[in-house]
Amino acid sequence: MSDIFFISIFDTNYNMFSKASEYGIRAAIHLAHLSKKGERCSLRQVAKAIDSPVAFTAKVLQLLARDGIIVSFQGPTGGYEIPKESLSLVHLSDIVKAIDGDSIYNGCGLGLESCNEKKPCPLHFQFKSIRDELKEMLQTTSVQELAKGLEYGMAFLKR
Amino acid sequence: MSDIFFISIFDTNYNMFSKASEYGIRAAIHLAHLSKKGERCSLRQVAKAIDSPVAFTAKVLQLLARDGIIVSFQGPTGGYEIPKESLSLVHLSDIVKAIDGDSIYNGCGLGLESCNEKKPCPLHFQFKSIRDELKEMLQTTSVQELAKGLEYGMAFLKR
DNA sequence: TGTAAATCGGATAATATCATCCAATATAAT
DNA sequence: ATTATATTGGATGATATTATCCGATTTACA
Repeated sequence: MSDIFFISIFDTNYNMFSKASEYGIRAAIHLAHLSKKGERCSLRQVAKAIDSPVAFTAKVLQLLARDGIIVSFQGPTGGYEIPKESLSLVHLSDIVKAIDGDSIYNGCGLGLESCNEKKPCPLHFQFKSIRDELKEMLQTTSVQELAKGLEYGMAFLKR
Repeated sequence: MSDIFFISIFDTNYNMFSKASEYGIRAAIHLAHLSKKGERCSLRQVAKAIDSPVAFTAKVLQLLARDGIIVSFQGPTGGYEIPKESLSLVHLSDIVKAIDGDSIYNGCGLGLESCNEKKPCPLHFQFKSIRDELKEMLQTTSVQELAKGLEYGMAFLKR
């Protein structure tokens, strides 16, 4: 019998990142894309560009602004930018950390609090390998680099 | 200023797996450990062994039983087992799939529905690399193998 | 100086996930 | 047959995450 007949109460969506982080990353890539051209972008424009809920995106952008990852301006002509000189310095790890904290660096795959190298859960080393690679990817991938994918229409940010 | 002064509304816990999957994996490892010795284990014993909420664990074990990953017995002397002959066949991917579905194989890292090889999001290929490794790890790691870690007290399942 | 356009920030609502409760069902043992 | 012990499954509650609303604040510009 096909799986679709089992409609489970647990049929969740698997997410590597939280929605907040997803929006944060997409927004930052869009801002990087525009900031390279010296353009500023308002909240509404960001939300439209990445197809995200406006008010929720505002919260996410606030967090990024507080952490100095992006810069916000109030008043008319206001909006968000990433300063050109910091464009190459903003990595995905900065964004995820600003939004979801750094539990990504600590957590046990099986949710065990006291799991560590000396007292590992059964999945510890297999999991560590994956997480280290994820961490490495986040720390070495800049939003500037990802924004390049937008330039020639090779990548997109909307559903 | 230190990060801890920013108490964000988004301060989430990063989880590679859902709680349901965490409990499912831990339970399956424990059952594998006992089943190897020919022992059956009741819901309460499982929950105690892996330090999980009893009723919630019941739901998770039901899902695993429905999918044929574990076998349940009702009545006195009832409980759960993994048949010895299937012990080496149960992989983490089976458990995660039974509980969280197979979105782990499809989802885009940035949450974009129409993201694929031909129309990739900016993070597509970096993300694919990580996910493929996670997938590979889940598909090749058996609960039997993980249960071995318990035998000499080298690993544990409680917090 | 007034006004309009923008972000900020607190409160609240909606949804998903995690967790519990309890009656129904199955079954081993007396 | 009866009883006690176990899983099953439906309903409900609690918490976390996602999303919205709206007044306050900032600021460019007429």
